[in-house]
Amino acid sequence: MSNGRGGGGQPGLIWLREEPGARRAAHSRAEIASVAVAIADEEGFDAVSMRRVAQALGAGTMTLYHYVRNKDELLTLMHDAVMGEVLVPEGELPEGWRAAMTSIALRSRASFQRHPWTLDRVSDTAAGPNGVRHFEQSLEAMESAGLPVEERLHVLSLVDEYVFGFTLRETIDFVPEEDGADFLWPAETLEFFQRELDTGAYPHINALFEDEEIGAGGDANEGVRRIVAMISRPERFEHGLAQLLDGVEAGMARPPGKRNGAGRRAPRKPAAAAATARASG
Amino acid sequence: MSNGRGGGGQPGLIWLREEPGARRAAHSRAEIASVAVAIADEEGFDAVSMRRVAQALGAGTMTLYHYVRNKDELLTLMHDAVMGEVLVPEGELPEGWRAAMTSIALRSRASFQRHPWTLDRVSDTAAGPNGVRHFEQSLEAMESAGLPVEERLHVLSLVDEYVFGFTLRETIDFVPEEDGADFLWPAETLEFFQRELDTGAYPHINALFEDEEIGAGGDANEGVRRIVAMISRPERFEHGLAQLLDGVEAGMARPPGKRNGAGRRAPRKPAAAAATARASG
DNA sequence: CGTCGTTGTGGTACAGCGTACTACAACATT
DNA sequence: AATGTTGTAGTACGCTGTACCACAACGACG
Repeated sequence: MSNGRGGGGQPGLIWLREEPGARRAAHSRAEIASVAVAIADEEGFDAVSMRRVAQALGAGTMTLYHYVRNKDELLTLMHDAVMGEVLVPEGELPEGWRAAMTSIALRSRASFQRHPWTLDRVSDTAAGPNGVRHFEQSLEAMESAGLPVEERLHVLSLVDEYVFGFTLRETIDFVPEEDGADFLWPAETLEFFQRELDTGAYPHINALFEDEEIGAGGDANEGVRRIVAMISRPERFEHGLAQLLDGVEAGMARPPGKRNGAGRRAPRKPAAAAATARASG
Repeated sequence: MSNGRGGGGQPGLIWLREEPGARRAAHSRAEIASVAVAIADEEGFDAVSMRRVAQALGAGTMTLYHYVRNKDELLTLMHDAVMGEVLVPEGELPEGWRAAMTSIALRSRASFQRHPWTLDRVSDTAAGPNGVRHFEQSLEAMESAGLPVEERLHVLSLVDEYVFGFTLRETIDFVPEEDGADFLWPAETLEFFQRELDTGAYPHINALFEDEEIGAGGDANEGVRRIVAMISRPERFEHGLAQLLDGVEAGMARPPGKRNGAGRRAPRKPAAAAATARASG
């Protein structure tokens, strides 16, 4: 049962089905999403269960199933709620594609940091209305770049991907302590790292520790802290984004029209590796 | 019970505890990880349960708990197994930092595509031995760039983040059909998109459809397919990476030493947004 | 060789999960 | 007032991770 789409009943995709309660309703999808987001923010993503959300709403568990077909749809609702925060408010999008894209990127990052669980479980993340709005806004931002469609779509996706990747790695690997520039790595992780290094199998990492900026006078724990601190500097986000956009901009300046597939101007081409990636030909 | 690290018992981090079975053993962590990875590959990530893995090993469920403290540790094992595939084999790392980093990136992408579940559930992804090796290899790749430590670490992380973000978005949003250049989006998603567009609230997306490369003679479904096809072109990965590295390279050429925080040469600075991101600073 | 301690194995049991099924209450319409 | 529709939920089932416990297999030692 519960056929995907053919059966003649209502469609499976939540955005295509009207909200129940058009006539009488105690709750709404927006309210449910908001409550679920709050639970995820405060108690972690794993705390979001149908029972827990229902309880927070003051409703019976099964009542949720009249607003949502299953838990995946609740997650979709939650995700789209976050995408709503990603949108730059009307009229606040800067002029010039670079500034506009940067503004969108910074806002996205801030949203994902506010709701780190967004990146935790990331599959079943079908785009909803706010996702479409984000796409629209990115297109608007890219308008002044004067690029052909394909390149415009490429750059816009690139920024999304950069933001995603950066924020994801960041929320996983480095948890900045709240008080100042201190970083929280479990003592055991540090010990593991230290022990691994002591095997001597990592010459380049060990060389790092002899650098004047890292050395820390033989205190390896302190050295690790400094490395982690460098990698998790918040400015890295804007710096990397600027570099990415520099590269995009440089490519714009060179050939007039006609974009030309990948690796066009890679100075040394990694031929074998490229073949690997193009698996299906 | 099961205190994090202080209690005086064995340490909590799996990499610090010796494998059981130093004297007698029926299985090994490597075998368990491999079996679990196979299950995830073939039956999806959700199929990986303690019972299922034990069954595949021909062991009792609880036996697993002598190799692993809990399911999170099993996931850690699986993740590190994938990180093993990310490593470029000894001696195959190309010369020159650009080619070397590109090679690592392509290999990473291939690994993540082989095991898409890696990106599915991405929290509880503590770095293991192969993660450290990957770090070592990235440092090796960056050696010839002649950058100061911090910038070297920055670029190396940047590539990781790009690969992560790109591959993640790709495996989520666009599922390339196996036969040729066809793309699989649920019909309902297309319908939702269409209906959303019909509201007229998306002028820039609608303008896309009037482009000569997208238009498709009024067939909006076909238009969407063409847009999705453009965004999910596999060459985009190398193209974007090349652009990112172009930006990095351009920055290397300009000032001699002394990197200088973020947004150094952004032509138009998004001041308000930058303040948002630097929340605690 | 028998005994003991250690270590690997795994059955049982429990709390919690998503959700199918079902009954029922509340209201709009006739 | 009767009927149909729609929103609300209780109960129950199969699944999950895993705490607890019993036990088997082996190395070392008397």
